Amino acid sequence: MTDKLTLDEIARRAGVSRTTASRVLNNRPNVRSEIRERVQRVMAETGYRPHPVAQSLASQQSHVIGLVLPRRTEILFNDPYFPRLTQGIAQACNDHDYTLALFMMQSEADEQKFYPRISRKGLLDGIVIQVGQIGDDLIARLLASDVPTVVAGRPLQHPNANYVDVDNVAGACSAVMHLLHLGHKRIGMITGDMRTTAALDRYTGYCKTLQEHDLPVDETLISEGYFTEIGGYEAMQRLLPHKPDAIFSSSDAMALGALRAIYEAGLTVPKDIAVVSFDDLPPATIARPQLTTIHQPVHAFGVKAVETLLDVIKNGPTPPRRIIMETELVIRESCGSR
Amino acid sequence: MTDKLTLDEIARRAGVSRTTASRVLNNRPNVRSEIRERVQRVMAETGYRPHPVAQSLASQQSHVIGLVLPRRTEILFNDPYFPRLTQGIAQACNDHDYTLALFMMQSEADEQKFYPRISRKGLLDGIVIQVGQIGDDLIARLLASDVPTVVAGRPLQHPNANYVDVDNVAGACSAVMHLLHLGHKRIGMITGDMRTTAALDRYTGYCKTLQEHDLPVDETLISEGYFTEIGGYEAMQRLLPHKPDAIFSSSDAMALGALRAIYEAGLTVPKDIAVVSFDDLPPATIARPQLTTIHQPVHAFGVKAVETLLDVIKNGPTPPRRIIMETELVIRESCGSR
DNA sequence: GTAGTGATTGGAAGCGCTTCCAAAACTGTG
DNA sequence: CACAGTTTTGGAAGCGCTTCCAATCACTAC
Repeated sequence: MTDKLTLDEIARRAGVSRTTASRVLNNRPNVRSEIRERVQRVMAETGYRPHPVAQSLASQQSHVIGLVLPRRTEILFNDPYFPRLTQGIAQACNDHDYTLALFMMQSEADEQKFYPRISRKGLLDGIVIQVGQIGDDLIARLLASDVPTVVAGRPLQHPNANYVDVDNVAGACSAVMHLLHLGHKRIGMITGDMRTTAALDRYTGYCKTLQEHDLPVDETLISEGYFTEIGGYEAMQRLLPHKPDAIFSSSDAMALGALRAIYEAGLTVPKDIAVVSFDDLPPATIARPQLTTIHQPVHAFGVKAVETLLDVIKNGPTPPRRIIMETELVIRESCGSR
Repeated sequence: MTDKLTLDEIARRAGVSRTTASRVLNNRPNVRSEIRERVQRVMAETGYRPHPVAQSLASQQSHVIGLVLPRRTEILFNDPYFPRLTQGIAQACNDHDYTLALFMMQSEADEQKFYPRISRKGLLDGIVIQVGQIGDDLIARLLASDVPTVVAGRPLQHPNANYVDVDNVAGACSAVMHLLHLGHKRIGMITGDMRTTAALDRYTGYCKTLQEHDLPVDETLISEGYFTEIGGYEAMQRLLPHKPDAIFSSSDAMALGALRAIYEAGLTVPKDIAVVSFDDLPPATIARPQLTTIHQPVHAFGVKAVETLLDVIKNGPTPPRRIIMETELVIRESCGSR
């Protein structure tokens, strides 16, 4: 109350040196328990709270990590995926006593402006960066900086970066397999934004599975939906004339759009066209019929990204961490398999 | 490269004092332009980037503001509202050279843990806190702390806090007015979570408008939907037996659920039941029919919250800022008015 | 009783920057 | 050309904490 409440002041009131007060504050050993208690009491009584910035400067670690969403990714914040991911990351930060700083780049200017702040040890102890479009400049520069970085998603052009990803290829495979098992032959695909690795990998899984079953990859049955509802809607409209009997959609949101297009064409799901999508986010259960979809553990994914980052911070960047998380087919109604 | 790149080092290489180097770094006057250029050149050549934490400590301002989402609000992160709000806030932070720290509380423990870090000047220059449920403890404690704070939404129990809100009452009024003009008499309402002021205010606007038109407020035509799609669906199911001819839904997401329930009951919108909702977020245009809804400027709202906060930081907390933003009726298909 | 051990304590030097203040250098005036 | 007034400059004191290191202390073993 009276004086500015610094650690010095606490030390003075407890009749010890600042060093000892610091030890008590940080729960370090080598303090007589009697003294420790006395200092703790003073801290409690005065409502002392250490100055985080001073701690950061002196200890050379900020206990802050940054989540960087590059330009254009931010558009996708409409998709439930990113909010959910952010939640997972925030949760993990809380659990590990880290503060989360959010860098949502909305223009090239933003990237230029923030690069100096974040690419330097000081503000941030580490960075989780979402992969953006292939060839993204920001990610390359961040990886080259001396700040520990983990990429959320597979960075195509930086194979030895630390990254966490879901097994998109395997997920797509099991989606297509499911459709094949149900007897579908003309399986179309609505892809995500093909400038992202997630979209590419799912596409790869789709092609691979068809080929392994001696089915042709028919370009007229593939259309890009850019990961948005409206994109999925338009993609489906393009696909309909080619009479697919099943669709693999690279995201739930796009599947929602596809359903709309299908109904507007007077067809029904799953009777006329079966649909499997990817994500298993809220849209999957809101849709009628409910979507059979590839579940990806978005929340856990965010947690894992943070934990991997903390591991890198603590134990250094070598060897590169590559975490691949499993997906799982969730069967609901949109395939008519039950 | 060679030595640790501090301001001292820059000063040494440029042959000036650290004070002068600091002045150049911060674009302050009283430096001969010749010297200024020399220092700038050295900074550019060496790729010098100041240590943000050291700057914070010395200048007593961090250029970081916190966005606090209290417990339970975080659940609503599924609704497109919060991601969009976050985007607006992030944008404004970027534009004003502030870093955004995100505190998404997911448990009481989180709140306890972070309170000391954020309620103290140091880490954060200011806080934008989303109103949570009425009676929320955290918001009260934050308002009592010495950190400049702006509330997003009207904090019922803290009328003289700084806050930014949309005019929920007026918005609800114009929604109901629209339905009245179209000749509807049995106008039902799906409310949001009634422990929030947004839900209460919209409910108030609904009641007020009915009363002003000498219509009864019929409890059987009102049901709580908790701001979720599924909540809206269930609320609508409860309402259907009482034969409303129109529905005012307190959010787009709930309207989506309501539409589902209406269709499942074999009725159509707008023929059998007209629907007006609130938000004008992506679900409004995805829905079939597209939703007539009260547009609220979510993005601008986030921007305004930040700008108000910066104003408070700069000019002090008095007088209390109370910003109310306007809403607007957007007519689409779900009322059949065209 | 004394040397040796390990646990405790505090002095002091930072961490990398801002900013107050006094000194130095320059400007223009009579 | 001296003097008051204005810029420009740098020395030094912080900002509030951590941490190295040397000093002190309490014991044990001989």
